Amino acid sequence: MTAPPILLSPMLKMVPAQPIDTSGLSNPLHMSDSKLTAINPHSMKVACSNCNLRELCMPLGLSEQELERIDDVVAIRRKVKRGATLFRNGEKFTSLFAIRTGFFKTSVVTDDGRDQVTGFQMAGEVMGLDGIVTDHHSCDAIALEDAEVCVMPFERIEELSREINSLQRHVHKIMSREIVRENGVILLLGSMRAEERLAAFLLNLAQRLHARGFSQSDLILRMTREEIGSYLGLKLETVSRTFSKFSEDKVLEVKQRHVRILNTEALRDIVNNKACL
Amino acid sequence: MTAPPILLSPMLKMVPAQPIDTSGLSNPLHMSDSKLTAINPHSMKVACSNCNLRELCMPLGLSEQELERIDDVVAIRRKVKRGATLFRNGEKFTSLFAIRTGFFKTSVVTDDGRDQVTGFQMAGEVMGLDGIVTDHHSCDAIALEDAEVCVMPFERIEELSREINSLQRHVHKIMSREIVRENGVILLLGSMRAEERLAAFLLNLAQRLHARGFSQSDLILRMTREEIGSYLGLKLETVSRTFSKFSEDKVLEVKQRHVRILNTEALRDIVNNKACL
DNA sequence: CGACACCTTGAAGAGGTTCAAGAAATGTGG
DNA sequence: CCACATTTCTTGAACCTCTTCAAGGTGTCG
Repeated sequence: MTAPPILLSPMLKMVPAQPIDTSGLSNPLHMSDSKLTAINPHSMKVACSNCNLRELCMPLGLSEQELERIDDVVAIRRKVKRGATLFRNGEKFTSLFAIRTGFFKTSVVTDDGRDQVTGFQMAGEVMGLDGIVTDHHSCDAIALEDAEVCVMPFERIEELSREINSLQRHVHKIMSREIVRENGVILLLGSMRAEERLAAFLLNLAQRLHARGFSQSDLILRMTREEIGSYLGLKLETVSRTFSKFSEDKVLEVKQRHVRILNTEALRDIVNNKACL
Repeated sequence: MTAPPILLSPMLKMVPAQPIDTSGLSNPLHMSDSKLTAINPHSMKVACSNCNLRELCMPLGLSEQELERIDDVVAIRRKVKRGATLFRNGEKFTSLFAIRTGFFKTSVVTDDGRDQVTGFQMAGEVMGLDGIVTDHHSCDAIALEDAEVCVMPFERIEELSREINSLQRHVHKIMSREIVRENGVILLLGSMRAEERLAAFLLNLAQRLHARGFSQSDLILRMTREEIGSYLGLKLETVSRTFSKFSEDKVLEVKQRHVRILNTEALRDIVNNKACL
């Protein structure tokens, strides 16, 4: 009763009070980097200082000097085609990745080959934290649509975060946030039934998309029913059936991957087991 | 097939190659702090440098100077009685806690009051990482037996880790390890059946206890069937029945909370779905 | 020794899975 | 640009695992 909602977008708690300019979040071309290299006008200098996603993946309240130094963290950007892997279980860990555009899933695999989606990541979110402990990644990250990520060599991050306190704190918060997010997933998998899981999943997704300037109620799913099922610990048929049920109950409108939330309150009640009051 | 075992004790990967002296791990009185305060001979100076658990919660290869400085991280120790909470959901976050003796569970709560055990922690493991992101804890930590923890104010940790690179790296690894651990729990909850879950749980527990100098096969469970069930996403009756089944199959010997593993290979096969070959 | 918490076991029931078939979208090559 | 192959999604029916409800047994602690 008194518990703050752990499950639903711990992300949002990090968003500053003042509104973020998320216009153009879906369009990488809105980038307005001012410094162009003399050599090749088409290869823009990668710079966090001008990135409209900075509020999502970098700390706030940096001085001009600090901002300039942080620009050096992001050495390069990398494009990842839909279906391609950003990193894979067992690969050497060197960098964290901040998503600029696109949508990813991360998944782990059992010894006997079953795999389990552990999360879906979108613009401004950071991937690769799993690799720090052993210097090797322990999960796969696969793009669900054409994507671009900022490659942030972890050694550089550690170096800089020794000198810029707010960056150090930020790195710690990003890791802690991931721990709290996973706590929420564990709660979902350990104690919720199918309808509750799907409702929680949709609310979480809608909230995160909304924070990025998209509609609160209209969402395009980037993943298959099977991937949703894997994430939620359900079979794809169960996911499909539950979508159909929500549709019958006028809670959602579902057309393949296009989902419109008709009744957010109802979804919340389902998650909180108040659906039948 | 090619995947390294994520689930089973990522902890162990951090343990150095040379054997750890874990004698007396279960007995806090084996502590041999040399510096006693003049004022009160009974209040020993808290010092990591003399702690036999140092290998578990502090980085290796520190110089004498660095070791001395790290002694200051642990300001105080705190005793927690069985059943008492170390911290609680919503409480202000100030410190991380390293377990010296005893056994804890951490759990999260849904809005409607269901709760979910997210982990069991033992000597040398660090708790409280969930609190960093919002400055408030998002789970409860409850002692399952009388315990003692080292209180490590997080601001001090951040300060020192700016200056001691290996400490910085260590903090990052501890957080990353927790992320990887939770990935394993998600895998377990999302894709395993009851027998697989319990088998994985027991193997993990045995491995961690073994790393601390206890028997590989003989374990005393510190938690109830209900707590195991919560952690594994099962009802206590299912846990009990599964114990009975393992017992019938001569895989375990179970007497209440005393469990003896008779056939480790069989447990592994159950986890890997090879039980019926 | 009695109260209480914890554990075991049985039987009935529900929720989710499995298997199967068909429909709808998507992508590909001619 | 259309036809065909492929992937993805939906729906039904039988089945199975785990849950629920219930009762009795075991252990522990004041």
